[in-house]
Amino acid sequence: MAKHDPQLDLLFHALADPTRRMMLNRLARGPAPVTELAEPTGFKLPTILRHLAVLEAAGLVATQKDGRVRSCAFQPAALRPMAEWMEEQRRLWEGRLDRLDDYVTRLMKERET
Amino acid sequence: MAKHDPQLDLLFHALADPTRRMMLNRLARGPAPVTELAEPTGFKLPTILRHLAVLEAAGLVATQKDGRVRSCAFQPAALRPMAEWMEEQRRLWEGRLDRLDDYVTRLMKERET
DNA sequence: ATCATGCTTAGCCATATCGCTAACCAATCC
DNA sequence: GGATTGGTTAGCGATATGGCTAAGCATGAT
Repeated sequence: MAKHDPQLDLLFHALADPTRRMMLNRLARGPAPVTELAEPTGFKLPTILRHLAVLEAAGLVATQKDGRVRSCAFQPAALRPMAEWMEEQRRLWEGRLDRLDDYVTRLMKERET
Repeated sequence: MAKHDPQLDLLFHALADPTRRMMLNRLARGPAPVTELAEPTGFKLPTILRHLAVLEAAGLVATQKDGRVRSCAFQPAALRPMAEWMEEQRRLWEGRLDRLDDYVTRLMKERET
C-alpha cells in the first residue's frame, strides 16, 4: 500500500471532469482524431487539447501523429491502479466486519462460560 | 448512461486528493472523530474539516455529533457509481474488440470465397 | 505556389482549491 | 464559574483549473 500514490491523484483528477469523461467514453469505442473528439463537447480546440493533455498525463490516452492528424487511443490498463485502490478499500472494510465478527464470536464464547 | 453525471464529478474529485484518500483509508477501518482523522495528516483542523466536507458532499462519509465529538463513518455504497462507470467503459471497450473480431471474421470469410 | 485543414502555443480572465490564522461556539471537567 | 477540549466559521494568499481569442506552424489538396 503506497502512502501517497501520485498516479492515483492524476487518475482520479483526470476522471473528475465531465468533458474528459465524455472524451474517454468516445475513445472507449475506438481511436479518434482530436477534432472528432472535440466536436460533441461544443468546446474549442485549445480547451480540448488541454483536457487531452490531462488524460495523457494520467496515462488514460495515448496519442500519435499521422501526417497532420493526431490520433488518440484509450488505454484501459491505466484504470488498474484505480481498481486496485477500490479493492484495497473493500478489503479494509471487510476486514473491519471480520474483526467485528470476531468480537461477536468472542462475546458469545464468554457468555457460554 | 447519464450524459453528465454530477455525482461522478463529486466522487472522482473527492478521491483525487491524497489527504482525502488517507482519511478514507482510516475510516475504512472503522469510524473516527475528526481530531483522530486529522492527526496522521499533519494538517490543521480547519483544513481537515474542509476535506471532510468534500467527502461528505460525495457521499463517501457520513457524520453525526455525539456531545461535542463528531463521529465520521465510511459509506462504501458511495463507490458504486464509480464501479458502474468503470464497468461501462469496459463494456464499450470489449464491444470494440468484438466488432474488430467480427471484422476479422468477415475478412477471412471473404478470403475463403 | 497558394489555400484550407488540423493542430499547437501563448496568454488572458474568472473561478475554485488548498493551506493557513484568528476568533468563536459548545460541551465537559475542576 | 472558569478553564479545557473538540469543533466550527470567516477570511486571507498562493496556486491550479477551465474557458476563451489570437496567432503560428505543418501538411494535404488544387
